Amino acid sequence: MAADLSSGGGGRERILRAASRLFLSQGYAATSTRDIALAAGIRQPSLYHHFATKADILHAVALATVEPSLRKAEELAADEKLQPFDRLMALVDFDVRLLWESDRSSSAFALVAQGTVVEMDGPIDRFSELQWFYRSFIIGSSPGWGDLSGDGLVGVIFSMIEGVVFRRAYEEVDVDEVAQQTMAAVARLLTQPETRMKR
Amino acid sequence: MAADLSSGGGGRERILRAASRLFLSQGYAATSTRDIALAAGIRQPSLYHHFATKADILHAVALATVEPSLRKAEELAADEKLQPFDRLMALVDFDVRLLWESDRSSSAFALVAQGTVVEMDGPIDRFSELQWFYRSFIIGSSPGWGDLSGDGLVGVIFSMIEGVVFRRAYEEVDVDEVAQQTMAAVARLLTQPETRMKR
DNA sequence: GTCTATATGCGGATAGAC
DNA sequence: GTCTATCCGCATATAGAC
Repeated sequence: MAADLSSGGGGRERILRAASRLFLSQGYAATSTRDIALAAGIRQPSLYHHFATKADILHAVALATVEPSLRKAEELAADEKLQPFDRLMALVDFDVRLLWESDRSSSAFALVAQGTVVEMDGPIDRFSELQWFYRSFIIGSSPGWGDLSGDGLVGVIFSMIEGVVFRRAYEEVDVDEVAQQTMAAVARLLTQPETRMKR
Repeated sequence: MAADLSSGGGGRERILRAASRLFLSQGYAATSTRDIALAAGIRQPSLYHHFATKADILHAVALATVEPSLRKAEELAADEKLQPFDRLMALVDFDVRLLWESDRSSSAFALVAQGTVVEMDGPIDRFSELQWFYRSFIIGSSPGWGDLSGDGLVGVIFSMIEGVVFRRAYEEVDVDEVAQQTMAAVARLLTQPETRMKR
C-alpha cells in the first residue's frame, strides 16, 4: 500500500515528500538525513522512528514515485473505450507532467538509478511493470515502420520521455508545452512516413 | 586546452579518467577522493598536488567531457561538403556513442547536473555552445512541420539523445543498435508526415 | 610528485528522557 | 513520536618528509 506523496498527511508523509524533493534536486548521496529532517520540520534522530535507515527512505520514496504512473497505466489499460494510441498519449502526458513537477514527485528512473548500492528490488519490479504497459500501448498503436520498429521504437520513445528531466534543468519552457511537444513527437514516430525528405 | 580523457597520459590524465568513470557510475557526492586515488593508482593526498579541491576535479572532468563533442560539431560545421542533415546525423551518432561508453567519457549533461552546488560556469558555457550547433543543424535540416517545429523540435530531439543514458541502465542492447535507432528517430521527426495514422 | 601522519568536521545511527 | 546528547567512522584537506 504505497502512500501518495502528493497528498498532505502525517509525519511519515511529510518525510517522504521532503526526501523526494531533495533526492531529485541534489541526489541521494548528497542529501543528509539532517537535510531531510529540517525540511520535514523535525530533528534528525526523529527520522529513525519512521525508517530504520536512510536507504529505507530512498526505497520508500522510489516506490511511492512509480505507483502513480503505474496506477494510471492500469486504469488506462482497463478503459475499453480507448484505443491503444489514446492510452499511450494519455500516459505520456501524465508521465511527462509527473517528471517535470519534482515537487509532487520525482523521476522514477532517476531515483532507481541512485540506488545502485542500495537494494531496490521492489521499485525496480514496479518500474518494469510500467515499462510493460508502455510497450503494449506502443506496439498496439503501431508496430513501427522501416528501420524503426518493435523494441527499438519502444526504447527510443522511452529515452525521449525520461529525457525531459534534462530539459527542465536548463530550458525556459512550461509543462504544457513540453507535454504537448513530447506527445506530438511520439505520435510522429508512430506515423507512417510518406516520402523521405530530400537532403 | 582541455585534455582528452580517452588517451593515456600522465598522472593528471589518469586521475581525470578514473574520476570520470566513478562520477558517472556512482555520482559525484558518492565518490570519495580515496576512491578516485585508488582507481588512479596513487594515494588520496597525492590528488591535491594536481587539484586544489574535489570540486575542481569535477569541473575539469565536465569540461574535458564536453570538448570532444564540441570539437566534432565544429569540425562538421566547417565541412562544406555536408548538408545540415548529414551534419546532424553524424553528430547524433558521435554523441550517442560517447554517452554510451562511459569508460571513454560521461554524460556531459549528467555531470553538469551534479555540480548544482559547485560553480560550473565553464562547462555550462561550453555545453551551451554544443546546443547551439545542434539547434543550427536541426533548423537547417528542416524547420519542422505542424505542431512540432523550432524550439520544440530541438528540445524533443535533445531529450531523446540525452535520454539514452537511461536506456543503458537497464536495456540489453549494444551501441550500434541504439545509435542506429536514435538516428532513425531523429530523421523521422524531421520528415514530413504524409497522412496521420488512423486511430 | 608521491608518500605518511594527522587535523577537523560532518554524517548515519543509537540511548534514553519526556 | 519527538526530543537532547552522543558515539564513531569516514571524508576532505593540510603539513611536511623524501
